Amino acid sequence: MPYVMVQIPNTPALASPAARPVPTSADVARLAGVSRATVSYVLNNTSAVRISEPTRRRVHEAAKELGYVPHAAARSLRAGHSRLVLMPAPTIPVGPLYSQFINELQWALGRLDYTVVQYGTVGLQGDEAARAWAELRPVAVLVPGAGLGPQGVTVLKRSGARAVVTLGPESVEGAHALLMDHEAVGFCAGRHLYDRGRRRVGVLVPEEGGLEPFSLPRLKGVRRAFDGTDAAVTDLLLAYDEQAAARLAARWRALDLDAVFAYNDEYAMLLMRALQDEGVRIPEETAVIGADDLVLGRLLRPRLSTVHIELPSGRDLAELVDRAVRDPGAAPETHEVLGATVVHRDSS
Amino acid sequence: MPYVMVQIPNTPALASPAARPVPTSADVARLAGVSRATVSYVLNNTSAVRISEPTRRRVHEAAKELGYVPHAAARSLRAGHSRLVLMPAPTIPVGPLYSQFINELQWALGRLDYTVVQYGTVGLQGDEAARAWAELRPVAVLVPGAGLGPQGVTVLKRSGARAVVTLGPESVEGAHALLMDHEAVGFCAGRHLYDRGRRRVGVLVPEEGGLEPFSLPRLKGVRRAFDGTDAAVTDLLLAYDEQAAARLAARWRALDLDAVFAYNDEYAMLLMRALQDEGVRIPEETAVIGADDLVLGRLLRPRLSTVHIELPSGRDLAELVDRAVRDPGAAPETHEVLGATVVHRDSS
DNA sequence: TTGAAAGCGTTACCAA
DNA sequence: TTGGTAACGCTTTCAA
Repeated sequence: MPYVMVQIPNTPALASPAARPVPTSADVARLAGVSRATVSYVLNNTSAVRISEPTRRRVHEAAKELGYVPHAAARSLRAGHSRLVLMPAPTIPVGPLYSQFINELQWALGRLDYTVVQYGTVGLQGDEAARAWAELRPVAVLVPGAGLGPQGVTVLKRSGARAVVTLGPESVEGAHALLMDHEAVGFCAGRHLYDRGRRRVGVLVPEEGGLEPFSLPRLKGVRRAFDGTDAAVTDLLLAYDEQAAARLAARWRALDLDAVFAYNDEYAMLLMRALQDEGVRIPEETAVIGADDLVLGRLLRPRLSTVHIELPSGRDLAELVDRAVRDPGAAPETHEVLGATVVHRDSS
Repeated sequence: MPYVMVQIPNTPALASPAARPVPTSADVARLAGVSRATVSYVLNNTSAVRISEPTRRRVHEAAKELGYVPHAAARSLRAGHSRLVLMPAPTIPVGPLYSQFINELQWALGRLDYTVVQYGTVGLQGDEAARAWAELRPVAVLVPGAGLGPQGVTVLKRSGARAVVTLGPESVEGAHALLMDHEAVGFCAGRHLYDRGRRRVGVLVPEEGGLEPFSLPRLKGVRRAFDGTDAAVTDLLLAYDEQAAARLAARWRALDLDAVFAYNDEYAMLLMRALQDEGVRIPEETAVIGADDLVLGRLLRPRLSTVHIELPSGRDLAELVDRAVRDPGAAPETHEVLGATVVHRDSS
């Protein structure tokens, strides 16, 4: 049932301010009886120039009375640069881990006096997106995922970005890179299963679009963990949906697997429930391990083994950005920042 | 263990472009051998003026060769307005429901040729935040939650915002409002529990900060559902944490409750597990109902009853914004947009 | 201590 | 069909 907006009767339009023009610093100057330069000095309290206290007060009062707010575009146009840090807004629902990382990052960059903005990049592809971002002339651009190519980096730098940082699987020519190697997650899990004697391993791969940047490396990591052993790895497509899980569980015994890496804890929970409903004993018949170390994993029975993922601290990234902005000539840094460790509980 | 960035040796700095200045339309004009006006005409393909095909080509080639990207600030300064829609970035991890809503909204606004930007409002409070947003001179501002007061609306409108829309519990003078009344969620749940004969009802309230805008109305809604009845409502603070849940469960029988509304499905799962570990039978001894209708609720045993929440469609909101931008004089619209319906499963 | 003026990158009007 | 020019709002240098 599509939801329909229901309008609620409202108080009639209160005196619409008849499109009063937006106050400028010139208006403030006029009202305060000073020049625009003085206004600028006062409002930015420029230390190089001393303005008398009464004048300062008059300016502040005028500004407040008019509701004056400086115009960021004009300011940065004049200054020739801005303190805007741009990152594309995530297009997929993002877990608590990443949310917290973004938050920390925004906070840390805010402390360094940058303004962080997440750009709603909708249908834009690769370089087209880079061009759209470049129009805002951000001083730095942070790009999660693999969407940005060397071309995009060039566009951004040409248009004045002093730092371009990718957060993803591989580094891009000319950009700083925070390597978040999700292969390590799969590898970890695979190694763990191998160590516990499992040899016929399934890997869940979400059917949901947009998750490939995570799911495929994780799968590859598991494969790598079993390379050159006598074990077999099978990938299993699964939609995040009860029935799909039930169908998979129904043919589980035919698959003859003794372990499964479930992409993440949520898919693990989905699968575990379906398997248990099917009477598959966990971990005896099939070991299950998830990833992301969500609280929910601890609540399952058996308690879910998982791969704990450690993202870099937002503060560290903020500092990297600041360093890069201050010295744009420096060689791009590449950091390996994804920590993956197995948390062994009862499901494996 | 704080995570430490490990630097990986990198290829030496490739010829740093020695801070080549950012190309402007004047550079393009020079290279193409035309005037800046012509460049503008060509690149915006202004229909009012006909430019010869060879000239167009020369301009396009010059632009591409220089990697020219127009300067949004200069453009909007000149134009006197922008198509920027600003919303504060969420500061708490946000569920799949809201993520999808935001995404849809961005997509729909993108189709209407707006640029959506989520502003990383960190430590800024109320009107201070509004002023920071106003500096960007957005054409519209969308504010979830209750952070914006009438003052803030005034600031934004004074600085040229043609539409201010709040998405929250109550409407604000001068702004359009999408009322998302979380009381309805609690009310629904309470009514359901009452109908099923429960009279001693607990309401979980998350201890985690930042959730109050949701948790308190939900609590209030439950209270309202039981107003004037013989039932009693008890609020229970709970941190999202296994031990906290265990402690609460340990004193559960002493609390003598026959039902609980668990704020949302995640807290419900947390509590349910703790209660079950304590031997409390669900739903016989205590009925449990969550909210948000997450997939995970269907996976619990007993299956979790929940309140399904329906947010407005992103398209509808995008259209509201567009309407408001086109006719800023119109009376603010108020829409009741949160649909709440009980999904009765086995836990209640 | 304050004011006048230039200039940032664009676009739109008016002339050529 | 094309080019000169002014103006958007702000900061900053220079001069008074």
